[in-house]
Amino acid sequence: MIKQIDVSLFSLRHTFESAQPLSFYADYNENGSVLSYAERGEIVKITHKGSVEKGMLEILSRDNSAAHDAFTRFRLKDRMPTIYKNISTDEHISNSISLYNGMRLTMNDPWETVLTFIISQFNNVKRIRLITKNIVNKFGRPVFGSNGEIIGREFPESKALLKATEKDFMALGAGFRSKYIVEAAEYCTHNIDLYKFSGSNYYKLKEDLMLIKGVGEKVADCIILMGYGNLKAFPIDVHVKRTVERLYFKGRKKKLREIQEFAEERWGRYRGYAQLYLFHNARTGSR
DNA sequence: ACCCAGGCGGGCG
DNA sequence: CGCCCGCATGGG
Repeated sequence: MIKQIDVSLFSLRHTFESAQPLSFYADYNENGSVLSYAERGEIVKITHKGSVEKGMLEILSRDNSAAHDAFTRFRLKDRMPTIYKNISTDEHISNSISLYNGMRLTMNDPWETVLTFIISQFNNVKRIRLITKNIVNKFGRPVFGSNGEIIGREFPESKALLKATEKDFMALGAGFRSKYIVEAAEYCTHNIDLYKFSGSNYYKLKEDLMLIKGVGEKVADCIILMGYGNLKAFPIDVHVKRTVERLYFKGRKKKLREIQEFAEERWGRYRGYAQLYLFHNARTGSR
């Protein structure tokens, strides 16, 4: 069935290309208007029609839960005019917004976010995608087409990785992160329930997440932002750190703590969105 | 060949 | 604590 949702200030392409977890296992077509991913035993196909300012999302799937999921996943409830207004404190941000107008944060599965961002450390986006794809292909539940052929695989739950060893993940290209993956799968299956955590208590959640081996401050912030949807998280990676130091501190080195405080004061409760636009602009804009 | 990539854990002072 | 170092791997 096809479900339609009106969207404004939404860009499927920029959202996909912003390299959030969603993008690690989804595929999209050349002009960026069609996206598909495996979910709930089927392939969901999303088509974006119309303009960024005023358009429509068509969700093709077997039942209408996919439309509901897409609404959550693409954060369609977000009031972008308000958010843009709040984070447009200077021309650097507003330039990035006009370049990538309609780019949304995405709301992803917590475990998927834990795993992909463990893989992300000291790594580049291309290889993160490759490693993640290898893991999905090896451990993800297959989705079958009408002729019984495999047409995609879902992101594997932590339990599905328990049979694998560090060596297995090395073979999939995960490198030194392999031992973290093994331990995280174990820990998230047996010791904690990521789906019971509340995204609203930032400090408590961060503390809990950082007990996972391989999850430090930055990765925890990514999980809180893109896995739990708390816009107060402001992940500071090399790009964001350099950008903030260059733009707002005359190139002087600042401690992470200082940058956190700066972000909170400058962009307030929407600082997660500010981070997205800073990061994406720094990563793709000037290179 | 050399440098870097959405950092982190462990060890040391 | 705060700082520093090594770390798998592949692409530019």
